[in-house]
Amino acid sequence: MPELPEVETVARDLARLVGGATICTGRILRTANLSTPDPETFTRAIAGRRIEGVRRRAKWVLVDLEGGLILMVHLRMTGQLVVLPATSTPDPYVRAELQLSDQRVIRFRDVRAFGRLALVARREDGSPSRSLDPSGEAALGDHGPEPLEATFTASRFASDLKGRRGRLKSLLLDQRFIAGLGNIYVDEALWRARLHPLATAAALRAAEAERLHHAIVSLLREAVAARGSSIDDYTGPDGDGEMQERLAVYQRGGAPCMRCGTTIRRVTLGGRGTHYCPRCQPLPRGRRAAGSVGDLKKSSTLRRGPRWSESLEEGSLGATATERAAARRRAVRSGGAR
DNA sequence: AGCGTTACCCGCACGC
DNA sequence: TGCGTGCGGGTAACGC
Repeated sequence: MPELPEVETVARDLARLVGGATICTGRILRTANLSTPDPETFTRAIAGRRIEGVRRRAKWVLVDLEGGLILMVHLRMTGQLVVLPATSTPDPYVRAELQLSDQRVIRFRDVRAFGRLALVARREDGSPSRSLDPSGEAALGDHGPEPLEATFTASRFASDLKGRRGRLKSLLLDQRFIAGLGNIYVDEALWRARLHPLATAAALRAAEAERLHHAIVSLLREAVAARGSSIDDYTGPDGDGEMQERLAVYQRGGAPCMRCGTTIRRVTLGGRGTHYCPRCQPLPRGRRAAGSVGDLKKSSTLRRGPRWSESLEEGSLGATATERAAARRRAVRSGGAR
């Protein structure tokens, strides 16, 4: 699943591979994957444009085109951008194609077709507009800070956390709170910081917020350096990443914790598979913003009883089908490498 | 308003 | 063998 490190890898690979190339023609093979504009306008607008560069914002690949346009690509689950000779045969999962003037082609391939393309104007500040109108609203204006930028400081992060009452897992997945994290790196960051996925954001101590900040930044830096994690259907345009070998909890339900040996637990939170070490990442019960009995009675969440408690107590601790499949793939890979 | 939850989109692999 | 289901990113819609 492409998250920040994988998208960063794709953007860097593409910048090197097709930076400076010129698009002759573009065509959309599955119109549902194109958010905006309509396919005819897209085809007309993209033809003949030189690719000035490729960058990343949140989980979006931004292809800067001459004449103030940006081709936005979101890979979602299974999207890939591949650069091939124009003579190569496309498979049924190619959703869009850009013919280059140098006899190559950029293919957007997406098995599950969740990915999205958009051709928009570049605003004055370089950010993508929501439409071909450069004075339009910013497309990604509601996104949170980029965790690898200098402006994402520990103190800013700590004060952002203070203002939120939600749980860490759902908050870190929220692109408006912090950009670029997804299910894999949220679970990994929480394990590194030794924080429970259900810990209340606002209740974190200063040292815990700092630990989480450091975990996020160091994890993402490491993952970018390793070219991301090649998991399931995802692989970079220029080859596999290595980060999947270094994931501590993701898809390791039922396996021993790399720090303490306790069995990694897998639960479902907010519809997401969540992996954590019950010993290294204890849930701080009783440490809430307000502790009096009166306050507890007023809390509707507590009255109803939080749904996650059942899933946590009940278990479902074993490996899922996906995890068993992943374990098999890892075994095959390491066996083959030897 | 903020938070949690669910449905949606889709194809595949798993498992009954 | 065949069919139902879970998986998951982001968004939207919903209820509280």
